[in-house]
Amino acid sequence: MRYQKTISKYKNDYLGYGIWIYLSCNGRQTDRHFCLYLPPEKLNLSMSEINKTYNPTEVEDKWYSYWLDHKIFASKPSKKEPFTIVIPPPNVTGVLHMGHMLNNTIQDILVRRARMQGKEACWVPGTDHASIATEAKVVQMLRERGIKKSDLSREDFLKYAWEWKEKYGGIILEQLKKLGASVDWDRTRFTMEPSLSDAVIEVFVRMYEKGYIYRGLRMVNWDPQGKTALSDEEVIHKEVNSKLYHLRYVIVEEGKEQDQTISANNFLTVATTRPETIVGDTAICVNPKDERYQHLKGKKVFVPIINRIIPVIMDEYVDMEFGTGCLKVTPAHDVNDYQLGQKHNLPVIDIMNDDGTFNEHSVLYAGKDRFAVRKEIVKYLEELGHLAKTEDIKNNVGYSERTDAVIEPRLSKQWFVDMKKFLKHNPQVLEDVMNDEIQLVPAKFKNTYRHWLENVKDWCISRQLWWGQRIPAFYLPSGEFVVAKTKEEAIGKFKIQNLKFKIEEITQDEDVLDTWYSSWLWPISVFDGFKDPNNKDINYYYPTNVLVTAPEILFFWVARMIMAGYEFRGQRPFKDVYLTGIVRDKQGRKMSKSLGNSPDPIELMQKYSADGVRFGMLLSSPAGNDLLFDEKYCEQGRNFTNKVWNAFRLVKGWTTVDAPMPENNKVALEWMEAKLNEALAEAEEHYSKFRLSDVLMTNYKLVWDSFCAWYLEMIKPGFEQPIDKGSYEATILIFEKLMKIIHPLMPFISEEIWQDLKERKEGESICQAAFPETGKADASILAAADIAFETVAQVRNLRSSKQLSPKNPLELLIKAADQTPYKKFEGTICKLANISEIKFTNTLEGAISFMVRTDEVIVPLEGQVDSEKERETLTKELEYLKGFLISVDKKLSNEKFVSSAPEQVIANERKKKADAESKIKTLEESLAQLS
RNA sequence: GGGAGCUUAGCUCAGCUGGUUCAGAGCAUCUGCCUUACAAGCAGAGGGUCGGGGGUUCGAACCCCUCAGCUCCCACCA
Repeated sequence: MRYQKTISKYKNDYLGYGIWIYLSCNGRQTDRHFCLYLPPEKLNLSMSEINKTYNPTEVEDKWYSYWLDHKIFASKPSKKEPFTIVIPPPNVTGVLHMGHMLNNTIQDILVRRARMQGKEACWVPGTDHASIATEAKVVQMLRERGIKKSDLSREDFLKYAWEWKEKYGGIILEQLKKLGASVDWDRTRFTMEPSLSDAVIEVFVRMYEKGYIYRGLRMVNWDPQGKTALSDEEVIHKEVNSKLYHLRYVIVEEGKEQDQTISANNFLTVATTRPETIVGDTAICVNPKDERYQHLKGKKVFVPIINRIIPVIMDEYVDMEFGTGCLKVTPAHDVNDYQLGQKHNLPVIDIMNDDGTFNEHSVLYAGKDRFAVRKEIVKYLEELGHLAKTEDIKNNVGYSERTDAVIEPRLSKQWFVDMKKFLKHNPQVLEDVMNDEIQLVPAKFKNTYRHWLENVKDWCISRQLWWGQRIPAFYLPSGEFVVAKTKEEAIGKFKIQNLKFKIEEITQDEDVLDTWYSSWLWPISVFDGFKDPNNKDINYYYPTNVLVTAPEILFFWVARMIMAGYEFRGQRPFKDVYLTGIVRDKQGRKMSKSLGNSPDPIELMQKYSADGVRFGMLLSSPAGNDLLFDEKYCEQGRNFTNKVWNAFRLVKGWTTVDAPMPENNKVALEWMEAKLNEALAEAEEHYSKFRLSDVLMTNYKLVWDSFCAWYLEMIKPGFEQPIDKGSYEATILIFEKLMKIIHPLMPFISEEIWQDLKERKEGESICQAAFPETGKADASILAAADIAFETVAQVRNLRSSKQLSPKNPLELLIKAADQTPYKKFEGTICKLANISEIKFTNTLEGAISFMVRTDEVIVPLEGQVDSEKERETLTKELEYLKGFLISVDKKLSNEKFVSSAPEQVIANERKKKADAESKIKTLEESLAQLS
């Protein structure tokens, strides 16, 4: 057990000044143990007493309120270049899950970076009214209160729904604050707020007038639980184990229309997965080419149990290979059967109610649920001898995306968008994605997008719900209807048509519109582009820059926003679409409530800090792939914040002195600048390709390796020694730059440190500081440093393998073709490898040596050399090099290689050869020395 | 049934137009260290026939063929 006490300076608006004392055990912080409040004048802690570990909780709350107080995220049209993102509006019913975390972290990074790059960054937040999901929640709430939806009027229900929304809706927006989301809260929108609803209604009317919308009786996907129609996209097909029932239908013999007893040969067998629908059968269909069933032509059969007589029809649609080759036709309950029915003029018998129970058409089974009926009917059929056999098969069953109920194909009157017509008038919807006018990232989704558009079916937009925008269609008792924004307008339209009616007889359509019918307008409607199509905001912010969303809603939402963009603004809605991966657990399973494998993001942030979790999300998120999330990544993020924090402690703890900058520090600084520029350029490249995990890694290494491990070690003064002012100030500047670089990724700690690096004015924030410009990285100093660092590493390695204490200084003898790198970094090498002196030589003496590239470095160590062992290692390396040389020689003596390979490659091979030869020579000399 | 993609170190992944910034990164592992910024750390080290097989080429992780395994999207076969 290892206990540790740490102290942190503390200041906030409620408690004033004070210190916290923390206790930790084995490196893990236990509870905040004790706190003490002191007036400012008594608070005289030096920086060395700054908390040893970074304490994110208070820091994060403090800065988020600071940002809000100073309206840092607010945006107005300006002279700057706009950078706009509209948030994919989460459901009002939603709570933050890992998918949101990923999504919003990415958006925040892009927005924060743009803001620092001097753009007018605007990130618009909001929520979606989520018709089905919300209505389900409200119904459930009512049920808990003992109220049935069916007992309420539409108005009363909506009252409850709004009440629910005000009370519980939008929790998710509050949660986004914890993450640090830099959204402009003043612009928060809701898809069902009045002005957005108006836009929806207006768009509906406009589209109806253009002929893009029609009303019709169609086979739709019916959700018996939500009791509403759904669009094709809301149906999820899953492969399930089912049973294929072989049912016998008795053939009607002439003159024996009453006799339906089964005998040896008087029946045909139909294979079906849905035996319960036999009540709705209106024909049996076989393939006209089917040899087996030629005798059935013109015959009729009895439907088992109910004994209704139905015809046998012939149609090539039937697959002779499947089942028995006989198909039962139930036009009211199957899409294909419906089409067959139309073709052959079959009656349509609807046997089900809207909740999936059977209706009076099915006599015995009326009022019972479809799955219960299936069980019962199979049993009964078996008893009657109609069940020939049962097979196990796998088939696809459609489920409701929202309620997970099995979808029932159902014939009903609904409203549709004529997609073919719409797209014909908006060819850019496809074209501009294919030619990257709108860029999908990753590009593999272009194909998927094209395929969807080319095969798209009409979009069913009416829902049998109350929560949503009510369809603006008005009916007369006679069935005549008009589409109009208001009842008054409707009356006018009826009048124009010279229809006779009483005003009180006019009724409005009971249905509401699909939620996506409002979200597809989002990038336009959040800027009031419908209410006021020429307003400053829409003209300035639209088209937006990036859309960050999950690939799951590519069709639901992204494609339709593109459609709306071109139709209603004549312009794409966004430039880039970054489709994130799906967050999975480390076993690769999708995170879900039912599996319980999804961590609570809020708890995660409490444990690892928001910055840490953001780091973790990105780290496990390779560009364009799903991410296998593991808390360990957040831990790594937390460790990183701690590293940064401690670098800050070090630097802030230095005292300065007026003295010239040591040569060593000058070189360190020069190198650090180069390294920084190199990393900036690299990160910029990654940013441009939305490879944020690579951005993160580049910056992580820049801070941890380059800055902390090398630079700070290079310039660090001895214990309690002051540092020269020049070095100190330069280091503060670099630190500041680093904080800016990591700020989009880790906004809180970067702000906390940035604020303390220098005096800042009230209201100033790193959020608005200028992002560092990428300068030129001096390649020569980077190369020289690599050699120097390699030397340092080799010496350390030597110490480690020879068990030499790092505290005893060593001497180095270097035989190098080019001495500049060693000379330039002499101070660094001496300091970091604890070298007393570096001498350059041409002769080889001394026993222990190693190679840095082609240079030989000798460490004179009398009396400590095991020459036997030395010989062994040298011989081993020599052997390897000789083998290597042979292979290179072979290549170079291959005429075909020399004649066909590009010059550059051959030159490289030649260099390899020369290097190997020189190394071999050195090694051989060393070996000779040993003996 | 159609389409897209994946398989590289123990894990998660990079690897551009075939050629030394081509076998890499981070984490994990192992060995030393409680060295006055940081044990949530420091220093060092060891890990790979690039899924299998075949081909093209002077040269293949990369191109072609083939086999195997995995993932996703789309689709009305009862």
